[in-house]
This record gives sequence, C-alpha cells and structure tokens, in this order.
Amino acid sequence: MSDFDDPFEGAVSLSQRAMAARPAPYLDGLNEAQRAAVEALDGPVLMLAGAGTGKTRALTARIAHLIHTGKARPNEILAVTFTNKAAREMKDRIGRLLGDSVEGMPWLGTFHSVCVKLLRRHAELISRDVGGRADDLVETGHTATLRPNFTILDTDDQIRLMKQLIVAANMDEKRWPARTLAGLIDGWKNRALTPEKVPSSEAGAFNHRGTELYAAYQDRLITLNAVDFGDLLLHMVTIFQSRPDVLEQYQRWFRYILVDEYQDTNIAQYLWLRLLAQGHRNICCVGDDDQSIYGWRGAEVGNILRFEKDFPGAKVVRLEQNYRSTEHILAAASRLISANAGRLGKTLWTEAKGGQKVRLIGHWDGEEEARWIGEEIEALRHGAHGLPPMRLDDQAILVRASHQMRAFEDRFLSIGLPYRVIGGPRFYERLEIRDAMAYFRLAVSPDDDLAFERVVNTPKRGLGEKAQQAIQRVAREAGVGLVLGARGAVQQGVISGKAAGHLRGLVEGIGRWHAAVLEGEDHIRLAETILEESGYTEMWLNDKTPEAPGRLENLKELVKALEQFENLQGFLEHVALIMDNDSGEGEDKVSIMTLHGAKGLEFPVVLLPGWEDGLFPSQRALDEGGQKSLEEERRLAYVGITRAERLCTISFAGNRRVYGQWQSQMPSRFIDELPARHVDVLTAPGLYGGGMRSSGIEERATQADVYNSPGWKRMQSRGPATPARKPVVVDAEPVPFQIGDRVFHVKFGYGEVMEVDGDTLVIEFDKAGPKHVKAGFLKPADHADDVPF
DNA sequence: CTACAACCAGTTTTT
DNA sequence: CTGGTTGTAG
Repeated sequence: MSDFDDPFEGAVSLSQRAMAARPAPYLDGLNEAQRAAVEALDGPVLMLAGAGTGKTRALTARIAHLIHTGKARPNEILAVTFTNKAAREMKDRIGRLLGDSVEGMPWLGTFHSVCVKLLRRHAELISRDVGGRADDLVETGHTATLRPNFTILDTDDQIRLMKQLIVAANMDEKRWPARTLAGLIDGWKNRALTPEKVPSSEAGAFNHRGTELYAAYQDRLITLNAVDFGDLLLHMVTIFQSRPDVLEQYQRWFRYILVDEYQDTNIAQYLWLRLLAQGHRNICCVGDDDQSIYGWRGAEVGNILRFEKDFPGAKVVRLEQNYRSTEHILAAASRLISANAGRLGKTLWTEAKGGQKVRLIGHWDGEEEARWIGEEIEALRHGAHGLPPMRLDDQAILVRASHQMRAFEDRFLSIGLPYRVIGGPRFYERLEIRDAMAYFRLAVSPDDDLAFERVVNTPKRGLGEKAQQAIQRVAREAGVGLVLGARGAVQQGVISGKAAGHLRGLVEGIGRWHAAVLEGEDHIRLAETILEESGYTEMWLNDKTPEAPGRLENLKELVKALEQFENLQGFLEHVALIMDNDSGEGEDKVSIMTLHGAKGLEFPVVLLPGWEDGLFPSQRALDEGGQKSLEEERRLAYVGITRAERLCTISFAGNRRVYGQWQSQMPSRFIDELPARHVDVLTAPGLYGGGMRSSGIEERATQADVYNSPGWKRMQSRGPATPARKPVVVDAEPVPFQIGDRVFHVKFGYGEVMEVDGDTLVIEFDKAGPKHVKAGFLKPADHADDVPF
C-alpha cells in the first residue's frame, strides 16, 4: 500500500541496475571538487558550496550516481530541501539525468512535506493528556491522540486560536498579542521543545504564562486533530526519540540522506536528521555558511559549522569555482562578506575576467528610483552598457522587504512594463475571491459564460450537472450566451421547480446588476449588493467550517480593493493583469522578489534598490540582535549581489515614504564596505549634478564620496521631499462651521456641511458621500494645504 | 446588534 | 497609509 510496505513502489525498473555497467554521463563536465563530492558516496560528507559553484548540479549528480551504481533505489534516498521550488528543480534535473525510467523520488521534498508523509503514518503516537476544564461536561482529563487525517493550520488559524486562549487566560490581548505568543511558541518548536521541555529559565516569557499557554495550545490542537508547521518536525522528533523501533525502521529504510541548504536548518531539523543518520551515517549536507539568512526563523549556522564534530571523519569538499558571475561582481560580494566574523571561509574564483563593475547610484526618493530602474530595464532590453539585448526574464529586482515592491509595481503598471512578483500574496487565487470576481464579471458583461459557469450553482441553487447541460443546450440551439440560455430554459420549462425559481432569480439579478453598472452606480456599493443578493456572503456565513470566517474576511478585503478604482471595469482589468502575472509563465517579464525569495536563483541582470540604513540593513537588525543580526543582513546583501551574472546595480534613495510619512535616511553602511576598485558610482540627474567622479575613487571611499558630493549636500539642505501633512485640529467649541461651508477631512477629503449638531456635523463628501464627523477633524477647505509648522 | 467613525499599532524575511 | 480593534450612535 505504501512506499514502505512495498519497497518497489515509486521505484525503478530493474533495468536500472543493468545500467550500472554503462558509463555515467552525469559525471561529464564536473570539476575536480564536484566530482569528489559526487563520488564520495559512503559516510558523512559536507559539501561547502559557495554561491554559483554548481551545487545543485553536484547534488543531483550524486543522487544519479547513487541510483546508477545500485547503492540505493530512488525510494531509499531521503533528500530534503527548504523550498518546494528547490525540490521541484531537483526532481526535474534528476529526471533529465536518468531519463524517464525513474518515476519518482518519493522522499525528495521539503522538510515539511516529508514530515507530513511520515506523521500521517504515525499520528497516533502523538498524544496529550487533555486537561479537563471547568466547562468540560463530558469528562475531565483524558488522553487524546492525533489521527492520521489531521489538518495543517495556516498562520491565520494559529493566531486566531492563540487569541482565544489568551482571552480565556484573562490576559489583555493588547499588551500580550497573539502574534508575539505565536513567535515564542514557534521559536520553541524550532528548538524541538515541547511545553514540558521548555527550560525554566524561560518561565518568565509572555507574562509568566508562556509555557502554560503553549501547553494549552498543544492540547487544543490535538483536540482539533490539527498541527501547525512547527509541529510537523517537532512531532516526528518526539516520535523518533520515544520510539526507537520506529526510528530504526526509517534508519534502515533511508540508506542515503542528502540535505540542501544545510546552513538554514534549525535545531529540530538538525535533531531529526541526526537521528535518522545515526546508524549508517550516510549523510551528505550541502550548504554555504555565507548564505545563512534564516536566523530569525530559528536557523542555526552552528549546525554547519559543527558538522565535522557531529560526524567525526566527515569528508569536507569545498566548491569554490564560480560559474555564474563576472570577476567584479564576485570581488564586490567577497569583499563585502569578508566583514563577517566566524566564517568557515572560502575563496571563490572565476574564469570570467572583465565585465561590468558593480554600479552604484543614489536617487532623490523612492519614486525616482523606481522610475530610473524602469528606464534602465528598458534600455537593457535594447542592449546597453556593453551587454547584448536582455530579455525581461533575464532581469530581476531584489528587495529587502516586500513593501518595497509596490513602488515598482505602480511604476511598471503605468509605463506598461510587464513584471511578475514572485512570492507575492496569492490573494487573487483564493476560491472565494475568484467566485466573487466571477459575479463582478457577470455584472460588467453578462455574456461572460465562464463566469456564469463558475457561479451558477454557487451558492447551491439546485442546479446540478443536468440542469447546467440543459442550459447549455438551450443556449447553443438559440445561439446565445448562457445567461440568455438560462432564461430560455426556464421559460421553456426545461428546468422547473425550485431550481427554476433560483435560476430566474440569478438571471434577474445579473440583469439588475448590469443595469446598475450601465447607470454608473457607485461600484463599491454595487459590489457589496452583488455579493449579498447573490447569496454568496450568506453562504459563507452559514458555513460552519473553520475556514469560513477567513473567507468572509477576504471578501471584505476584495471590496476594499475596489476603492482604488473608478469602476468595476477598471478593477477587473487590473486584476486580469495581476492574474496574468501569476499564471503567465513563459511570457517575458521582469521579476520582482525579496532577497530571501531569490536564494538559489540567478539572473544576468540584477537590480538591488533600497540600500539605506534602516531599510537594508533593516531597522530591526540595527536596533536589536547586535552583531549577529547585522551579519545576517550582510549575508543577505551577499546573496543579492551573487545572484547577478553580468550586471549588478545597487541603488539607494535619500527620501522615502514610511507609514505615509516622508523620511530621509543615510545610504546603507554596506555600501561603505564595497571595494571601490570594483564599483562604478553613477551620477543621477537631480542628485549629484555630475559632481562625482565616476571611477578611480579611493578604496573604501565610496560612501564618503556620496556624502561629499554636491548633490548629496543639496539633498540634505532641501529637507524632506514633501512636508508631512497633518490636520490642523481646531478647538471644539465654538464650532466654526456653518451649513454650506466647504470643509476638508483627513480621511474623507473635501465636502460640504449639511447639518450641525453640537460638535457633530453631517458632511456630504465629494468622494465618500454623506458622513457624520466630529468638528475637530475638519478644517475649512481653503486651509486644507496648511502645514503645521 | 449593526455600522461606522475614531483610534492605534505596525513593516522584514517563510516552510 | 493600512488594517484591525474599540467605542458609540442609531
């Protein structure tokens, strides 16, 4: 039934063994170090693979070699990665190496996906004494176990659950936010600590209730037959530790273990691996201590630094030849990372001499930066800076924090530059959002048959397959759309009874909504009307499944998103573009992603915006965490630069909007750490005014040059780009407004006073409609531009 | 009980 | 600026 009971499941044709005698094509073209890493099959191996040194290639070749030599069948190899993307890529490449005969590597996947598989088999081994509560009428204090069909909670569910527990514990949810508790518990799980194992030194956590709430949370999860992400590993470690017989079974089964991105493993993952590898010690870990960027999530660089101690006699192989970047890019990255202490140390080298230096440019503000990058990308498309024409697919913008993305999206949308956001929110892919969008589409164009098909029976209207086929038949015969077909089907009596009534209601609704669109009714109100009249909102309200509240929340958000648009059509068009981004693989587009999301990827052209103190390195890293987190930020910078093959451009802005307020900041301290010999400082119009030397600057003089440039001084003296605009709060009494006055409100904009009632006024706002507002939040319209200083 | 205006707190990074 | 929560009016 399973991979275990039948060792040949998901395995390999026997011809695979016969292949062993034949030459191994996957070894061709490997360099000496790579080959050594591939051929050292038995015993512990640590592959220290610098950026761009062909790590994945060596790893996949190693797997191919294991199979090819008959050391293990594909289903006896455990290979773990951190991301699904990495797992997918490895599967693809192994498939290419070995041909289609190798169907599956069932145990190649992320830590989490492998653990789900294992845990489903052994769920019952996880149990807790669920304490009886005062309101527990059934029974107090019984043992509950996890069952194999457990559900995996997402972050939202976790927070909701913890919120309930915090409230139940009579704690002020304001002072002790569920998010904080979630972080705390996650940290414990990353360290493989069950509630009972949390050291007493941490008993003070979360107002001295941390461990207690953690225990309550775990109880609740078992009762709900649910686990969170952290549990997947924690539970497996618990099982392996408490049941040697189970552990032994897997130690025997997984004859060879491979681990990608070992520098990012946390303690739980480390224990899990060590337990499994204990017997045969056939474990190969691949990583780069300079690319450890998940410390905030519990990753322990110590794991990789300690490998030789954990596995005495381990063979250590260093991959140091870089095949990705040109020498200037590599030199800049190497110099930057050399500022970190406690590294294993590698000397990356490349045969690709020459090429463009890393470019550095400052801008007035974030918008100008986005504008400049847009122009740069367009220029590179047609060939610039000594490079041949670059496709958009060849270019990527890597940001520190996802909120930086918006500036680029706005800009690219307005100039029509195709882009794709990788790792962005999947909001528009959600079921409920898609349903709601289908209703909106019908309102705009009732002949949208796909939309009609999607929602004709959602919510349930008794229109099953039969009825839908009838509608389609009538429509086809009459040569009309499905909506008209539906009307015809009802009129002809093809559909009758209750279903007919519901269908008529839907068709009439669509007609009504469409008329409203044509009449230009307020689209936000209309959208809400549609969701309500269609019964869609009600459907989720009546839904008792745990995800229903979340879905309703999403629908709320969708309606809110409408506010940014003039009408429904504009909105739908916009979303169609977004959808294109998500689904439109294969189309030529610029990639926008976070630095974290970029790990493992490479691009000919890389743009690194936002190199400012407070943004990158982030304010948090600067405030807390000291040297350790600053070093992690530096590694992030290192990852960013080493993504570039041929052209790497770093930029910063003097001013940026933060929380809607303008702030100015200094260029990143990392800029100071770049070797001037390998950097070209570009001049931006409007900032440096051509006052900067563009080359030949002294070593380590980069940032000083920036500060001393005439442009920077001018920028400082000009102050923030736009002064903060705050409402002038007028004293409440006497109310200085009369009926008919034009007024301005921070939130709702301009409007006219319709009524005065004490200090409460009724204002007919131009954009937002009629509102009741306190006088203190209003000021005369002709003073709207007043600045409070 | 709902709706909505006022208030307030938050932004890294993700399986 | 955004989103979520709170307090109050209806």
